[in-house]
Amino acid sequence: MKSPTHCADTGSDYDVLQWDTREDCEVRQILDRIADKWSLLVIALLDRGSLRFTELRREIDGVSQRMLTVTLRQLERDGLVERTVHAVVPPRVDYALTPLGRTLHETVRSLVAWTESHQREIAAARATYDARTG
Amino acid sequence: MKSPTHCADTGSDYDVLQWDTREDCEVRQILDRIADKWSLLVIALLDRGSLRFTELRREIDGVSQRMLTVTLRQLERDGLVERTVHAVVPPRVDYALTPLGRTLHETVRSLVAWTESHQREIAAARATYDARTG
DNA sequence: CGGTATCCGTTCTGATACTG
DNA sequence: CAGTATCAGAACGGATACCG
Repeated sequence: MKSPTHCADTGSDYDVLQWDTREDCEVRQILDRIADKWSLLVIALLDRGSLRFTELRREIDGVSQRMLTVTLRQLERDGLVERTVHAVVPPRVDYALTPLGRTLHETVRSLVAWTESHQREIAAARATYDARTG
Repeated sequence: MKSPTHCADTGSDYDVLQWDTREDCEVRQILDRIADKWSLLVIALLDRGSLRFTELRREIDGVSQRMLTVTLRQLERDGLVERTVHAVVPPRVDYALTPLGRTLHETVRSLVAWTESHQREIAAARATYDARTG
């Protein structure tokens, strides 16, 4: 049996604590998707309401058309984002969080909030480290 | 002025809500580091206590020596992980979360918890998507 | 044991061009 | 507007060899 699972049955002590670090574990794969550079930002932005492709692109500085498309497709595939195509000219496509996606938002929000509130400490730590190591 | 900042002063409506999507933003850089594939797992494991290099490597299935070293160095640089070298033969190096690292753990934990509790829904969404798109 | 240094394939990503 | 297709360069990541 090689298919990805939650694999909470490896016998390791740590699995008791619900963590799973196994490579073929589905949780780890999903984690990688969500904790993605662009995914995080897209989820963050969409929580305030649906946005069009171009609006997302404008808000997320530095994202290429290609990567935004790829990211949105992945999030759509995972059931986190809903894509709505309006049959008008010019085309209009709206992206919004699904109910499942909204349940994720709070967690994502807290991760970003942590980063915002601790960025000074991290910057200081980096400066110290860099000075120490040359 | 091109140095990374929190950049909460761009004038965009979204900045009012504290989100920052600008490429040169320090928050985004830190976010990328933390939301890293291996970093997440290391932080998770270390919350239960300090571990040696080899112990971490054994716990995290699939991580190469190189990537574990790189990850640990980054976390150390960011002040999230503390590295303790014991002057013994054979060498012994312990890794532990710093107080700052521990403040992050709860957030990381909730992210993994979300993934664990919603993996079935995501798997189902993927199956639906894949079936629909062929 | 706990690394560092190097090589090298793969994957990611952005730029560009084109389309309904 | 909202993509798709293609391509080349950069970054990532693993395998291997070697060291204090």
